[in-house]
Amino acid sequence: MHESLTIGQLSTRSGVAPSALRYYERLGLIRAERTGGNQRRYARTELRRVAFIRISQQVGISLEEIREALDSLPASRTPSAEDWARLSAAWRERLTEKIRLMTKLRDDLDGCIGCGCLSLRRCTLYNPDDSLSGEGSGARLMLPRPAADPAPAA
Amino acid sequence: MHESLTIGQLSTRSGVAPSALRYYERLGLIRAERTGGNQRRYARTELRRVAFIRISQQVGISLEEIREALDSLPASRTPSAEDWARLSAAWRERLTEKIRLMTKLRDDLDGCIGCGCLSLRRCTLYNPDDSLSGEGSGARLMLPRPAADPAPAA
DNA sequence: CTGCAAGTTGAAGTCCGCTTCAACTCAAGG
DNA sequence: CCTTGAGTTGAAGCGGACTTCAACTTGCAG
Repeated sequence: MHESLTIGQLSTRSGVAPSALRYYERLGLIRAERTGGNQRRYARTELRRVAFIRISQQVGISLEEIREALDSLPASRTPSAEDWARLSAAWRERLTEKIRLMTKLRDDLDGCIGCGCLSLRRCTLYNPDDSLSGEGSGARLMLPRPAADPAPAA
Repeated sequence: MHESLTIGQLSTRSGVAPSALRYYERLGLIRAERTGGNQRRYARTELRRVAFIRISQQVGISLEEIREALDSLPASRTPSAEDWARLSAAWRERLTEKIRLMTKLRDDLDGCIGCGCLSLRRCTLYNPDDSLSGEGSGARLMLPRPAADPAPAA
């Protein structure tokens, strides 16, 4: 158990379910060698990739974007500390921006809902576009124009 | 167009698609009267409910939880500023907690990924349970125990 | 060599928050 | 009255991130 890890081992060590690891592989986020009997064997470096994936998810980044980021790592050599640092630097900015928006939301919450005005449009709170919305999944919070529904409104 | 709003009007004024409004109604988040011809007519107070819903979503609260919160509003009278303030107070705490976690994540990102260590378990970053995860949609980030898959690991 | 845990696959299911569609009906101006 | 835009319904679809299942195969300890 030195050279490589089974999927169970990687799962245990990363805290990520085997099914999720297979899913990540399908999406091209991680890679595995195969044994003669077709079982996955992970290089230890995959542990770091998995860590990066989970942390990125906490930042609110989609797997697709994470994949793009990972794709930018050097293919030829094992990624260095600098490589990882470069990736996380970008995340850091997003995180900072997110924190900024949430802080604004909290402050507005005091002034705006707190007072009971809740007047939407006028209120900085009600601002679908700048969104803390990396979060929401399938649903786009609001389309540029609400070209939805048979008959939206005047 | 004084007493009540059509769904199109509510949509325009709230910025929420009619289909979403109908969806909210199905979930019991908002209510509407009906005309003789079975069309929805919204009281103006529903505007505030919709505002509250959207803002709550930005805080990262699920529609189900938002429904519970709205259910706690007085049914007999029109909710007062204090009623809304009470609800938003709870959100405020969650928002603050979230900001705290994200800030921690950002700081750790510098020290932990930044240096290239990324050592998972040891790292405060890698902490599925305290989660900034109100965000993620359908997917539970990690079950208490990963009792998933035919054979998870030892 | 046996027995059983761990691993394999593809297909289908789940959850959330909506959107889209088809097939109507309603409401209001010309 | 007729047209047209706005509204109605239930059912189905979507996107993202997985999980679950059934039906097998591997790998290793005893």
